[in-house]
This record gives sequence, C-alpha cells and structure tokens, in this order.
Amino acid sequence: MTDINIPDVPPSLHDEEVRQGIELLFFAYRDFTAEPDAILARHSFGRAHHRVVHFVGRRPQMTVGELLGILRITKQSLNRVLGQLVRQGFIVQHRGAQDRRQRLLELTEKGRDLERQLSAPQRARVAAAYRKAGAGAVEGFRKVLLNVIASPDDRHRFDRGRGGRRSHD
Amino acid sequence: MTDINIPDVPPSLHDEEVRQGIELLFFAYRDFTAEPDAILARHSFGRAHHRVVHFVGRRPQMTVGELLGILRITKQSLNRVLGQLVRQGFIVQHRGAQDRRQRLLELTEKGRDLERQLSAPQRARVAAAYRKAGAGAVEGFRKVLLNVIASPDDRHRFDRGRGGRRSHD
DNA sequence: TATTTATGTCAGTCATGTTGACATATTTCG
DNA sequence: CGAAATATGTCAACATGACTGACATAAATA
Repeated sequence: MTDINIPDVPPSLHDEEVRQGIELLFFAYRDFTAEPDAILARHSFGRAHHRVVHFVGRRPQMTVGELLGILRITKQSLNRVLGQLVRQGFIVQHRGAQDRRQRLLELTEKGRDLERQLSAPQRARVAAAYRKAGAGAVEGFRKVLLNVIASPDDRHRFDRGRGGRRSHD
Repeated sequence: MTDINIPDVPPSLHDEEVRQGIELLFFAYRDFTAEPDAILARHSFGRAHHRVVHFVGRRPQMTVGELLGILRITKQSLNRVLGQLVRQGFIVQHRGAQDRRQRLLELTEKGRDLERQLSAPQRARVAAAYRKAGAGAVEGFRKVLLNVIASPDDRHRFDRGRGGRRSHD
C-alpha cells in the first residue's frame, strides 16, 4: 500500500513479492490441512472437529465462549461439532467453579489420542520445514505471521513463555 | 519428529515451538481471509470464487486442468463457481490454439476489478506485516512456507523470476 | 428484583466440498 | 484409419460446516 494504484500500469516488484506471500499462504495452508483431513474423514469428522480438539488440547479448562472467540464462528456451528465430540467421549465438560454458567472443556484420554493422531502429520511437516529453513528463518516466519494476525489479543497468545499448558506438562 | 513420542511425558520445547507454528498458521489464515470474505458476500460469492479469480488473474490463459491441479478440488466443484464467474462476465474462456480441447481462462476487465477489490485488503495486510517484520524476516517466512508445501512442482511456482505474469505487465 | 450473561437448541438456508455416471470434442496411439 | 485416451462439461444426490433468527434456562450482576 505504499504504491499508488493506477490501473493498467505494471504492478511493482513490491506488489509481486506481496502477491507471492499471499499465494504461499494458500499453498502452505492447503497442504498443511490435507493430511489431518484424511484422518478426520475416517472418523466421519471434518476440519471443524480438528480445530476444536486442537484448541481444547492446547488450553484445557477453556470455556465455550473463549473457544467461540478463537474460532470466530457462531455458537450454533460450534455446538454441532462440540456436541458430537462430547457425545462420542473425546471431550468432557464441567461447570466452572467461580462462574457456574460456564462449561469448561477438556480432552479425555480418547480425545488426547485423537489430537495426537491429527497433529502428528502437521507437527512432522512444520518441524521438517523448520529444520530445513533454519532457526533464523523460523524467527522471520513467526514475525511475519504475528503481524498478519489482526487482533493484538490473538497476537498475545504467542508471547514468550505463554505456551499451551497441556494438562500433563 | 526428532523426539521419541512417549505418552504422559511433557512435550519438549521443540514440540511447543512447532505447535505454536501450527497455531500461527491458523490465526493468520483466519484473519487473512476474513476481509475478502466480507466483500465476496456482497456479490453472493464465496471463498472458492476468490481462489479462482486469484489464480486466473495471476496466470492468464491457464487451462481448467491446471486450475484443478492447483485448487485440488473436483471438476464438479470447480465448474459450479467457474460457471457463475463466466456467466456473470468476470472470466472468459476460449479454445486452446494447439490443443482445441482446452479452455483457456482469462479475467475480463470486470474480473480484474473484482480481483483488485478482493486482494486489496490481503495485499495491505501482508505488505504491512512485511514492513513491520523487515526484509530478513520476509526471507525466513518464504523459506519456511516453501518447505511446508508438499509438492516440488508447487514449490517451483515460487522460483525466482517466475512471478505471475499479469496480462498487462 | 430486574437485567445481563453463558450456554444450549430448533429450524431453515447457503456455499462448497464429495461420488458416480454419462456426454462430447479432440488428440494421440497402434 | 480406427480405437483409446484426454480435456472438459453436466446431471443428480449427498455431507459438512458455515449462516440467521427465535427461543429457553440457569446463574451472575446491577
């Protein structure tokens, strides 16, 4: 956006670099979701189930409201997949201690198993990419993606030392 | 994947770093698609239309088969959105010169308008992220994402000098 | 006590992915 | 040349996961 946008004038080199970044995100995301999608299909689950299992695994005792805020979907959409995961024993809910309206979410052992299966190909893919690219590149990758994230609150999820405290850490 | 996966043992620091990378991709992709999605909704279009307009804009004279290979969806899925874009005058098709079975795809002026509108928020977001992160970080971002992409053919789309030759460059 | 909040649920719609079957035009192979 | 393979299009049925809108309940808060 440092360029003035005049139609029928060649895009600048800068524009080409930015458009390649956009395309990189498309291809990387496409491939990064393909393997878990295949595993999910065997359970008759979809990508939405993966997202729920991922975030509940990362942040045990998360409330339904927090999950809605992260996923940015409606509660009706969430409740379909969350309900399936609860009924099939992947997630348990229990009332909040201070606020008894809240339903705190947690993976069961079966849920942790599923999470490990789903994340295994993603972890392998990202770990291999990190290894090939090197530590400096990883730092750049983090910096750029953090700045692509719109909300400061969401960026703060990645502040140093604030990793996903898994229940058995 | 340099770690041995023993259940009920704390994930390593390495694992935490990789899991943060996975999560960064989720949040960045979520925010990176939100603004174009809102514009698409005003046209009664969805994200699939955006992908088609993006790639046809980047690679004019692309064939239907090439587009299918990039999007990794079925021709039936593609034909629904492609048909809408053609009937509404965003894309024109014409027979290939050498192979007359092919339908070469190209944006109309109306299509280029739509492409610019849809990509504007994404270009602004990525350009701002690049600016804030710095040139070295951008190089790292590219390196990591290239290695996340599974197919060498798709990675080669980003070889130096092989930018998307827009028709009016 | 009245209101707001956190959550759940019913019902209907839409976009976009899938599979499977079949059609047509064109190119390529034996 | 004729048969097979290829590029594309189309019909139909179905699943997933978004959406809106309306309404319900329990618990916290003003």
